[in-house]
Amino acid sequence: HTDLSDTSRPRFYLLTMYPYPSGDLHIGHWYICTPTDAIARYHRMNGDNVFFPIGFDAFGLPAENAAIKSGVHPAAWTMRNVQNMRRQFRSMGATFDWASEVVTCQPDYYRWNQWLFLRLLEAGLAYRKMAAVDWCPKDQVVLAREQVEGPDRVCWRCGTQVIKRDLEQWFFRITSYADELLDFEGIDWPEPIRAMQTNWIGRSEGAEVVFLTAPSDHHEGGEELRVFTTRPDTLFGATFMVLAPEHPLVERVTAPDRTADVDAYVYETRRRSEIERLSTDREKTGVPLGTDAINPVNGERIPIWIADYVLSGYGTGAIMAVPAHDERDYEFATRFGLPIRRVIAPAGTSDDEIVEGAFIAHTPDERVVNSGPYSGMSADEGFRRIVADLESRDQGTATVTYRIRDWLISRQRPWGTPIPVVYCEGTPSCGIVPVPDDQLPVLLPDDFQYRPEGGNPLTWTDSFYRTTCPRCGGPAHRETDTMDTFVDSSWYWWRYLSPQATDVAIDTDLEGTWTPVDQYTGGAEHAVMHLLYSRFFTKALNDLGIVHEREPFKKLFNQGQILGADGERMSKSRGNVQDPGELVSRYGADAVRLFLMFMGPWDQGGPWSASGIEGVHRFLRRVWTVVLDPIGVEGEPERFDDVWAAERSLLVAAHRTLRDVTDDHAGFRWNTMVAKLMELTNLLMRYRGTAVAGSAGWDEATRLLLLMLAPIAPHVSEELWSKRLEVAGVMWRSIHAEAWPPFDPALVVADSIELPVQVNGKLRDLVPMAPGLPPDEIERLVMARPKVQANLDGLTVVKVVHVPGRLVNIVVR
RNA sequence: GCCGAGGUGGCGGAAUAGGUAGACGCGCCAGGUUCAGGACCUGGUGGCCGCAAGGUCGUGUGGGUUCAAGUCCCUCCCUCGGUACCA
Repeated sequence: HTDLSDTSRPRFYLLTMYPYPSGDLHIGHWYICTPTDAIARYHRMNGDNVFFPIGFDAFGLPAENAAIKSGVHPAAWTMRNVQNMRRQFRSMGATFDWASEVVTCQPDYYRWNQWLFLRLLEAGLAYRKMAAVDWCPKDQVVLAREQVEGPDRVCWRCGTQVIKRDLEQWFFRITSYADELLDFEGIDWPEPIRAMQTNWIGRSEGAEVVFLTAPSDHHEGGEELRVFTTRPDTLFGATFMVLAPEHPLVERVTAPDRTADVDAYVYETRRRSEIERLSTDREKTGVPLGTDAINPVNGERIPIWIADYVLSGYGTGAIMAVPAHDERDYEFATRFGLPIRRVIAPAGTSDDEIVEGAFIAHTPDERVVNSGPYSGMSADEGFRRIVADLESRDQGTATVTYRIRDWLISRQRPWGTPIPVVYCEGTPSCGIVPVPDDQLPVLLPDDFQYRPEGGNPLTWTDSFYRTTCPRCGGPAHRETDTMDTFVDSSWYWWRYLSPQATDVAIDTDLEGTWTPVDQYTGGAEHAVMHLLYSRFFTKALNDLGIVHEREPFKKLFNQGQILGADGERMSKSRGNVQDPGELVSRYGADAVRLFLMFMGPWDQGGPWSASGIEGVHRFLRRVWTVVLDPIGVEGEPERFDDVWAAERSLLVAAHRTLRDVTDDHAGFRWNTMVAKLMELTNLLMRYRGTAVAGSAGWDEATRLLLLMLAPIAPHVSEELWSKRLEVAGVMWRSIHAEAWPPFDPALVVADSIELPVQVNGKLRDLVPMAPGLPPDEIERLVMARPKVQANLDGLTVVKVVHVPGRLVNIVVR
């Protein structure tokens, strides 16, 4: 158990993503946790006060599905799994700080979700609105945009295709932080995650341009039609406009003789909006409204169309179409015979060259053409001047648009944190009333019943649903939506610091000294969910004065994913889940740990195959042998002419290994670390049974070997360390209380080297010599070699390249 | 399409301030040990030619830079992850 108040040592907060209590640990949990445990152990050996907590992300749908199937309450199912997994976790030999555990489905945790929700609500960062939201028909739950995956737009949990529904829902205003979330200054995160978050936020710089509808027989004109464009420099190339079919202006400006067609198209769009509309390779469709718009830069009248390739949810839901310089507009114009006007010309082309396809490249030497006073400018200058002129005439503004949407947190499920508001039914009604802090937590009922037809049991569980208005005391009912479980995981690392605190969500003092988290480890699958939400929460809670920092995790490492033997993601339904239990009982926890580390780079993962585990198992047995039985009984001991030299070479090898292993810890390069320890063990094995085996050098090498193994193979190293102490007659002390040893710099420098010699870049000889000789001496030694001479025979030496300590290359002709 | 990661023996993978390609392990082959099997130990193991010494080719493709390229530059191909008509 970590003493969080200890200020005498450097603090190190090591966090690994807490698991969902699905029932059993699988090999993937080991792949995340055991190397992370090695990090913890290594830091402890280096004198750090390490805080390495664990907990359970305990709300969520699997518990409900189990409950519906078996009739067990989700809480009972979940807590039983938690118990089981706690037990299984212990078999890893991971040094988790169990005293700091949090289980998010317990009232003493979710109470603070509610408290934080109320703070966000007060700050205007939580709000309720009617919106077209993604609905999973199978799970009967609304999904955040981030939880809808792939081109088919399926539910991230169950893979069912989602549909759109208009519902009143609670949101967190993550978009307020869009710009700051793009800034990764001061945190050391992997490039792929930063790229994914950056793409997800999707910042586009451009301008909103105000078009006006043109007057005609059926329409007096003058309606404002705002469009967003990233290319205001192409404004003169706009030959038509396109509105999303859902655009509010459609009804008002459609010509009477076009109404039938337009209504039919809008209806068609609604009907198929779920599937076909998403397909990018579908042929473009659309209909004209029979009304024109006026281009603010040149007064030109251009027709207004509606088409489903324009999305209502992005920008203003309307675009100016510039077919010469936008592929989609080009495709549309070609299909419907609309004019295409070139307004950007790449260098070396004439202004009116026949356009084939859309020219969209953005190069410094392209220029604006066919654009009145702006013709001849560079595209960049045209951009700036056109926007400036629009702004001066109130016809547009420079604008930034984002792809990211506010975080939809409402879930229509009973197994989550109740959103702490009530709906007053008094007359007059107080409306939506937040539950006062002193009435928290709003407890989940422990007696809710599912119905076969589905639906949220909280809506018919009167003990929960019926309440009184905290403001007027009149009749009221509770909000029955619960929070997305990603709310729980957006602040849990702070709660670990004081999981039992009853007066605060986050202990400010401990938060100030222990966070941000020094090192976070976990999978990359949460790149635009958990990892983005957590950054948002940190910034929001910082603005609310609840925490001191603006970034939650200083360093992030994403380990790869262990796939099933079939190369697919492990899942119960595929039947490819690997249970480590059998391997652990057969080979021991340390062999499983080392095998997972030895497989390859930690950030790579890969398909599971246990076929190589014999290798690390044999390795550990050889370690056992060299430590406990250095002399052996079998065979004739090999004789050494020079025991002293052999002993020294062993010492040199041990200290070089120590240097390299220390280095590998910094980059979590477990695979090469294990390989180097195997090499050292193989060398010890070679000297086993010889006079070297009893020497002080042997003793030092085996001592270092065990210390180097301690973080990664904690059980075997402890066992052998104990026996070693016993043999030496020294009082027992755990290897895990030992300090990480320093390597001896004098021992790692080579006292002789084999210098590679190339002739014309091809390796021809290895020349033994002392290191650091002067070049002319090296050349003399090299040229004296028969092999070198043979390769120079009859040729002229043009030059000799010396790379000190690396090689010599003789260039001949 | 765009963004990101990657392509090295039969397999997992080593090696990037350019400098001995294939560390380490699996598998396989041979030998030792064993009644036998297993386990363990020793040696071998990129392709081709060769008894060997040695030679030669070789890091997805094709070019380039360099005394020297898996590593740097350009072209193309493929695999995986993310995204998806975002204006």
